[in-house]
Amino acid sequence: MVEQADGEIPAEAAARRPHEGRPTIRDVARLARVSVGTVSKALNHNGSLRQETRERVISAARDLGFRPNDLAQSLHRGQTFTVGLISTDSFGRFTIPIMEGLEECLTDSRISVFMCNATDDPEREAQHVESLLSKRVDGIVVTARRADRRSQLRVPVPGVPILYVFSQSDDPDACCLIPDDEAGAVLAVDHLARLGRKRIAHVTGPERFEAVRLRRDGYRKTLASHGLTEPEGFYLPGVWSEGWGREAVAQLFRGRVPPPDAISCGNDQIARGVCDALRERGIVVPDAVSVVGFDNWEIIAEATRPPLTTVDMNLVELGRAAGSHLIRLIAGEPLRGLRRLPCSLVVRDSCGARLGRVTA
Amino acid sequence: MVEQADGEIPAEAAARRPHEGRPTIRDVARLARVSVGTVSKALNHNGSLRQETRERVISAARDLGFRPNDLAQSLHRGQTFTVGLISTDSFGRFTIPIMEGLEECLTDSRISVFMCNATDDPEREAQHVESLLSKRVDGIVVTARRADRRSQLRVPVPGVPILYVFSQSDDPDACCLIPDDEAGAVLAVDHLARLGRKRIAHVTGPERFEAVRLRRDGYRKTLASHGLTEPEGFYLPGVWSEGWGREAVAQLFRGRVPPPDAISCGNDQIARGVCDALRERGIVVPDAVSVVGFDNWEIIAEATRPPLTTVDMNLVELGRAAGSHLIRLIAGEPLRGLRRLPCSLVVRDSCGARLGRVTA
DNA sequence: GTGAAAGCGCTAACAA
DNA sequence: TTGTTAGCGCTTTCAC
Repeated sequence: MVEQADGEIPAEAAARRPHEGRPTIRDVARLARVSVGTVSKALNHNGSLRQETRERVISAARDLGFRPNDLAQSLHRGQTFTVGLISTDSFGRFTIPIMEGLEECLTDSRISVFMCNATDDPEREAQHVESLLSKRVDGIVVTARRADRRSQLRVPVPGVPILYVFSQSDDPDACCLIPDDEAGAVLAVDHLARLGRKRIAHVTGPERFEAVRLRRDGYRKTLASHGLTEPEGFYLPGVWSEGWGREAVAQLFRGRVPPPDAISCGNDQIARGVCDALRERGIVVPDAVSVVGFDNWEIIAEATRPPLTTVDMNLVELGRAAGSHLIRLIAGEPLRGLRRLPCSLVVRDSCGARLGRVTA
Repeated sequence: MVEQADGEIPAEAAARRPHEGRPTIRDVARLARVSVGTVSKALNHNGSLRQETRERVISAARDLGFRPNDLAQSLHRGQTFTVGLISTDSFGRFTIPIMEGLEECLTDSRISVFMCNATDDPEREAQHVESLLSKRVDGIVVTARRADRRSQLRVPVPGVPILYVFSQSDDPDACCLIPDDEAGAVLAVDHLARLGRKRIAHVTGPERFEAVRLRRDGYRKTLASHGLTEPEGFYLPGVWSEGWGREAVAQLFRGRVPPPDAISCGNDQIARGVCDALRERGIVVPDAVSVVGFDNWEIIAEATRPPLTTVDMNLVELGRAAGSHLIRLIAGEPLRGLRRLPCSLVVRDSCGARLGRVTA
């Protein structure tokens, strides 16, 4: 259903060079009747110049629509003000907000981002690294799937700053930024405990995820810190799905032991399944059972009945932090090691209290 | 919860120039005992050279870990093999798969992508365009929110190829790529009609979206082509939410007229709400009522009970098409006008038939 | 305060 | 077949 045909394709469709003939610093110099050195000074606000000369140059540059050629500048300076973003995972739901924060932060520092996707293809990753090195990027950010500690990015040029976000390298000296999963779980369970809940269950994802193990630790430590015990069978690792949430409710309410009065879930999908299953059993959320999710994935959290109180990993903020870390790395600061950034609790209606947003 | 402190920050954290001192073509020439011109020839496989010389150069380059400096190459050639991707909307659920396809296609052609996000901020957009022009990109891709025809991207340099994806410019000559919404709706409704459904309703989003109007047209035309009528009150524009889907079911089953035996929904969220509401009324999907969604947003479509049969806009493919269109534009082909790409129907369980994937 | 010129790393035209 | 050299557009000494 093409609404307009293309024009005829000329036999000799010459590759365009859209920037050919664009005004250079020489053109500006000529028009302003000064030397190129003077133009450079005037435009970069360094060196001393007569006010009149400076203005003449500036207006000449404006008249010509002059834009300095970053390629030439970078070639000279040895710095490009560009960085690469390599995503080992494809651009997923977690990477997006991170990219957004990262891009925002870097743009503020006039740094451009090359976007590279290497979905689990080491060859493509290597190809991207090569390309970035040829483009002389000032640094590289790596985002990956969370599950596993990825092997170090192979960068065959020493000294190029590398930052891992939402991902860890097996090199202990690498600079890595990830959310503080344990503290996030503490936030959630603590919220439930403060609400007076005593029998708190934890329904979560597969234990091969480090995040699952850390959140479980947070769950247990918080129970302990409130003097609560973990009833037998109340810690339920499984899979990341609504179906598992519903299944877990069936298990928890089988009736052999008193059921939970609160359920902390490993993610929002599980929490949604939990809420649906509870409602279908006639158990009122949050009156009879409080439910808290993890991720604050709005499409899920807000559509759940009732809307989910859930832990937000502040991924946009994580992205911004990544940006500023990278900038410091580029500036020569020797940042290294793993760093965990705080989560927040977003309070909606699934726990029975409105407290606003809580940050660790 | 920092797991490792940073090293001390040296008072003079010198900005790194990680590429300083990297081998240049001169170094290769020196090592291979030839001239730079010869090295260039050898490495770029043009001109004629003695086999032995060529090999000597190549191995010298490898020994030194030589990577040609793209900045210098581009400066010379007037082409950078980079393009900009400007997202007017932030990186959303629709833009992601598009970016993925685009990046994939361009990477295959050794083109790098600058990622720019200008969430509805014209000033930031202008700033990004300036930056891209300074970087001498070979072309620019614009993705935007769907709702409205966006105003033309202001690019103050003539001749830079611009392509709009999942977005339209108000310039009728601009090259735009978007999904064929009408044909997508036809696919959905036709599927229902072929299943023998006679009373087909359409529950959809706000009419200010062109997509809503186009899908409505597809719905109506398909009814007509099957000799079906549109019962009074069976076309229900509203909002893009599960809540609206549930509400619409309440309206459709108020009992004044015979209810629908099929519901075509404007997106998957609505469809999910519809399915939930039907189930809660004891109406079995798909036995009593068939439901079809739109978007194939897997997190919704697969979690719905039953999993949704839904229209897929093939956004990754759209992204790839964008890449190849941009390449042709850069090559000088005068592509212009709006072009709509086909949708597919992904068959799951919500209609009562398994046919596999259907493409328009 | 301003101009001249070297050089960033590479390509391509021309010479040898 | 190989070497020499003039740029690409800019910054930055160093003279004047």
